[in-house]
Amino acid sequence: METLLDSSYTTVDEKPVIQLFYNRQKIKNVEGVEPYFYATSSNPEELKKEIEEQHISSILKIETIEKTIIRKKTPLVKITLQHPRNVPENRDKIRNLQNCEDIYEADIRFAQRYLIDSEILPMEGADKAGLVVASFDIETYATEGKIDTKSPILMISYADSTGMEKVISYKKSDKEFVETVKDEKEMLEAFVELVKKQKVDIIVGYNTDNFDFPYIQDRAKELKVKLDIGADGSELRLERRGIDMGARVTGRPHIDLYPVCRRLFKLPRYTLEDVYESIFGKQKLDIDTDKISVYWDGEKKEELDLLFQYSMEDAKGGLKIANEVLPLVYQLSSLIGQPPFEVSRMGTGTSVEWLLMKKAHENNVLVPNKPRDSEARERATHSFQGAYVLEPKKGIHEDIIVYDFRSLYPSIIMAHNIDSSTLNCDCCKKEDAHVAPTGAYFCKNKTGFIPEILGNILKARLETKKKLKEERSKSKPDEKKANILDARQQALKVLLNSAYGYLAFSRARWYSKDCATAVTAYGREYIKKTIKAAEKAGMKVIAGDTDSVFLTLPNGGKEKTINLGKEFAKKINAELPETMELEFEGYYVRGVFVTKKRYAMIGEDQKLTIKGLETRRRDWSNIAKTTQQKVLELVLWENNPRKAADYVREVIEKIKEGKILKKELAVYSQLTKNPSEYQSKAPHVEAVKKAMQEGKSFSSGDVFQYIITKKGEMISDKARLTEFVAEGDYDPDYYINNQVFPAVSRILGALGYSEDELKGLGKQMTLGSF
DNA sequence: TACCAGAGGAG
DNA sequence: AAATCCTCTGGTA
Repeated sequence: METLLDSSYTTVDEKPVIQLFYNRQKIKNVEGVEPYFYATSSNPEELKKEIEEQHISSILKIETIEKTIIRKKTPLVKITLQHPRNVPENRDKIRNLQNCEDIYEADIRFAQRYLIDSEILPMEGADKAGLVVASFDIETYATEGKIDTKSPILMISYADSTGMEKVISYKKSDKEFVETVKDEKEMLEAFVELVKKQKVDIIVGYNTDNFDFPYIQDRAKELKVKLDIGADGSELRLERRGIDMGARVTGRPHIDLYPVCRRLFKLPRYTLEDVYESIFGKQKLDIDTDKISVYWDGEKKEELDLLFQYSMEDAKGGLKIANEVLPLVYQLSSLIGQPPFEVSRMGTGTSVEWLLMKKAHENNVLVPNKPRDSEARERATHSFQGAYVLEPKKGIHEDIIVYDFRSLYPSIIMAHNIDSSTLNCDCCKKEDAHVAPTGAYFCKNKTGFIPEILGNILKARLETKKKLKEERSKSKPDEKKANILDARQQALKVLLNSAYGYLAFSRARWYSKDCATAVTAYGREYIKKTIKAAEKAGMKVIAGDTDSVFLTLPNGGKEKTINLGKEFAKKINAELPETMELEFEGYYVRGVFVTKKRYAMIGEDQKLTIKGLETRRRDWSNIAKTTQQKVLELVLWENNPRKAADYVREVIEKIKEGKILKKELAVYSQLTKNPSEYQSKAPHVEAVKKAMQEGKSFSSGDVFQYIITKKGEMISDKARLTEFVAEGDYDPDYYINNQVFPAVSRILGALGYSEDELKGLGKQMTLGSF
């Protein structure tokens, strides 16, 4: 089975030749593909003449054609050129002609444009292609803790889907997976050879765009090693992609798993170890990076072996993560119609945009231009109203049922045909159309561009889910097939859920404030109506946020509440448009509601659902988080606040004794700007600044931990990065009064305990009232 | 006490 | 280079 991995183009005899890269490094050349763009005009024939009069030799063809612009078939001029490099000059020249209004589709890269036009889907059938996926990782030497490509690479680890696993280095080991070569240069050469010999189709790593590949490239340059690992023998290329780099290996797609994981998982941090643990539920071997150089220099065989082992585990860990996430990347790739190199680095907005551009081609719709920078900035300065959040009924509640509108925003877009092309159409009278609460109205005669696409995606997803269910219910399910179906339905879900954000995205080609505001206004209307209806039915609404509603039935008890609840959902659904549905999400025994977006509930299975509370935040210490969690368990399951208070008292005692370990005290934070740019004094910034005085460097985006120590006046003065703090050096007062106390009093306070009673807890008095 | 900047979460 | 709504902290005046 053959699958398309990548596309590119070269020039032969002054003509572009599209190169299609398939698995096992097979290359197909496509000749005769010509680049083109469009020009709009109030008088296309005149514009055509005007262009012809310029006698531009690089222009092959000038024709008037028709495309749909906002539902209307509109004539425009198509200009076909000899070579992609002729596009920029001619685009500018023609834009300045008298009869030209604007230029369209001149900014779509040739090789990517070809994929849209040819309707060839990358990665289609990838699961049957037997792709060789290889993961690699490097360890480097650091002089005085500084990472600098003047220092050598010490080892390169490699693991691929054929089972080949090795670490290439120039020090010896008894470990069977270590291959020892003469020096760093030979190591790099051996790596290049290995990739070729193994016929690697997809090359993966973790943070390899911004670390491993740039480092390898620098060292290879220094040591005069040719990194010709491209399927066509081309060398590794580093591209600027916004603020980040992208390491491109032609025809042998390099996929950096870091941006993929960032997009796929919602985690507090994204180190390889964090991601590994969150997927597999167990820890990966990790060593302190400062130790790498020490172990390398040291005489101890065990330490060097540990380093080899660690490096091997990193490559193997990368491969394991790849096995989990690549199926989704492949599915997104074939849905969007773009190669995995691009797709794996795209944000949600860009993914949706490529999908729309592909559909625009299929429907002969003209692709709108990207907004200019000034326009995008202007759009971004005006924010608009979003979702509705109901003020919760604070305190403890029992027998709670929860509803969710299934895919609220996409279902609204479909139900009310929300699209730029249907907005305030002239074929419907307003009163006959879908009138949004904003006053905008949408056509009822013809389905809009985006609603139609979403409808097809939804249909495809339901079919895929059905097939998945069928497969899994077989007596001998085909696990591989099921996993692919699951990846496909997930990819469809990602696209479905990104549609609203795209409409409101300031740099979107299909940006529409009118559509975006209509969507959220409908959303607010639906949830408010549901709340009112629930109240009318005798239910008590205790919380609600965007698309979810939390209800109890006063004096109802479990059975009665669930029965009435299900009946209520039925009634609501009967009145909802076809694509919309209020789903019964679940029943909970007990729950405590603190503020908007902050609550905890416990199910019949004793499973806690905690949202927004400190337990869920990385910028709180473990000691505060675990104590809060324990209090929640005791309060929600055992219904025993007194026991909770006892527990808190024990924790406070331990803190006072100075027995708490660093890892229980550390607080995570992230710099959202460079340290010098902060205008206010804050603990996390002060901790970083102190570390910088000790030679560490920090910049925007860095994630780190700090502890509040004993030394200093203000909290900021006491804050120091964890690595500079000795065990036992912490401020017990801070951890009692500013960490554990607020976290637990949030819960106990919501149960009705008074300020004084809670303060007593902090001061560790005996709590008679508990 | 009121306010601000900043961080991080929910949906 | 997807959006808005929201709570909470520490520092300052």
